[in-house]
Amino acid sequence: MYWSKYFIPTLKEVPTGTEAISHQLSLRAGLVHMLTSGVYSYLPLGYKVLARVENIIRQEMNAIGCHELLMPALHPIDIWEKTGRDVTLKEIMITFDNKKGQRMCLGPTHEEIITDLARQFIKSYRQLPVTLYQIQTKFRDEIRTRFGIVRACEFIMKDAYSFDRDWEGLKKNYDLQLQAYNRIFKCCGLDVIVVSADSGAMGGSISHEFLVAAPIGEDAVWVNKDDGQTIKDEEGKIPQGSQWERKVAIELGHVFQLGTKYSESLGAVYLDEKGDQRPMIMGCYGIGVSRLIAAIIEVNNDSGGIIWPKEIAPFDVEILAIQASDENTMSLAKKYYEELKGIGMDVLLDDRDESAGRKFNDADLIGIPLRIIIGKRMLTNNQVEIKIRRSGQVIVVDKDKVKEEILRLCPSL
RNA sequence: CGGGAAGUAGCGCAGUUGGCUAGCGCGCUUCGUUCGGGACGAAGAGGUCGCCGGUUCAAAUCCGGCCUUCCCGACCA
Repeated sequence: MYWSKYFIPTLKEVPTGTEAISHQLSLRAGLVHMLTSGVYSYLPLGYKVLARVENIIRQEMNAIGCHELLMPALHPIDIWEKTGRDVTLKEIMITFDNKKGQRMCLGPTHEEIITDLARQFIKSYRQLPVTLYQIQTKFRDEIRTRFGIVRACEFIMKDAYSFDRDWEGLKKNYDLQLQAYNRIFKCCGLDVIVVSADSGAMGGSISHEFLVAAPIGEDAVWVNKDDGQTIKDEEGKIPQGSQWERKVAIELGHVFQLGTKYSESLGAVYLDEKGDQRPMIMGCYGIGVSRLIAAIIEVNNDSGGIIWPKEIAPFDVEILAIQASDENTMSLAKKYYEELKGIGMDVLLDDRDESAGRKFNDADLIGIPLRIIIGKRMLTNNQVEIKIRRSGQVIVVDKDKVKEEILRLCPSL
């Protein structure tokens, strides 16, 4: 992609009324734009990041045998009445009447909808177990939004739902999800803290939260420095001993063993070998995908801007042509661009006719892991520079050795 | 939903004891000079001063109501 033909509206100054680093940087780097409180557009660069995060999640979900589907955001309220959650989730549910006078809501989550699907299509133990998931937009009328996309009214979530014939099956699926979650967050460059938690409005018995330590977090967890044991920080549960450290953290994922709460109230039953009718044993597994992006930025930045982990970065390499008007510079830049694209890399070429300082600062801000800098000064010695965004390390290379050097550096990022 | 702060050009801000045609920086347009860390000169475009009402000869400025946004608490991915 040529920067001059792309759409990256970077901001030089910190937008008014922003506190969190991730909020400031996501706006300044041209990733997102606020329409109203808690409602954001994903601009091309942010949308690319979103797609990459989604694909990591997809790969891991598919790898453990889950099947992707897409459920509607628009729900008739009567399905919610069957579980009573039209009342318990009333505060956050966006409801309205359609023109037929039917009471509707925008889905804040999807247990009811998926359970209704299972009820209609899963009739036999032979069809179990099965896990379905989607990456989809949720609507929650948050009274208090926070820090841009950290807590929004419209946000993107991955939600998976497992159906088993018994609790043993559920525990297996639950463990698979726990393992997949650990891989997903690791791939996103995050050190997550896993802690067992209350299941709240979701219902069920066992549940675990996945959190990442960050000062803007809305949760807190006690971590035992000796054995890694964790305890959710809630009133009355203060562990004794100096080995316990309290960490403020952002909740990124939450998994639940639901049991039969939804299958019973919605009649999702199957027939076992004996012909007996039994409720399906369910689990649900959520990741706040848009929040995950904010968390990644929150823990991967410096004074210059974002430092993307390579798996998440909107581009693999940025080529910074200092003098876009100089023919030697640009022909070399285009050569690298084609070469790197040829080996499957996603490349951004800053070919704008802007001052060097501005291009350097924009490059730091949007945080592409590797940068090739082509300028007249180095070119007189037939050299160009490669800069690693995270470490700031600059490597001077012969202009004919750029591809090799990029390939050498990639695995170490 | 309680407590606090703020709304003036796309962005960041000044102006507010009521008084000329509402200003500055950045960005944007045109021309020229520049070109290794947000360059320089010249000429331009861009505004319901959040909204409604009140006071006044006169309101961005004073008064009342409302709206919006942000931050802190209770709740969530």
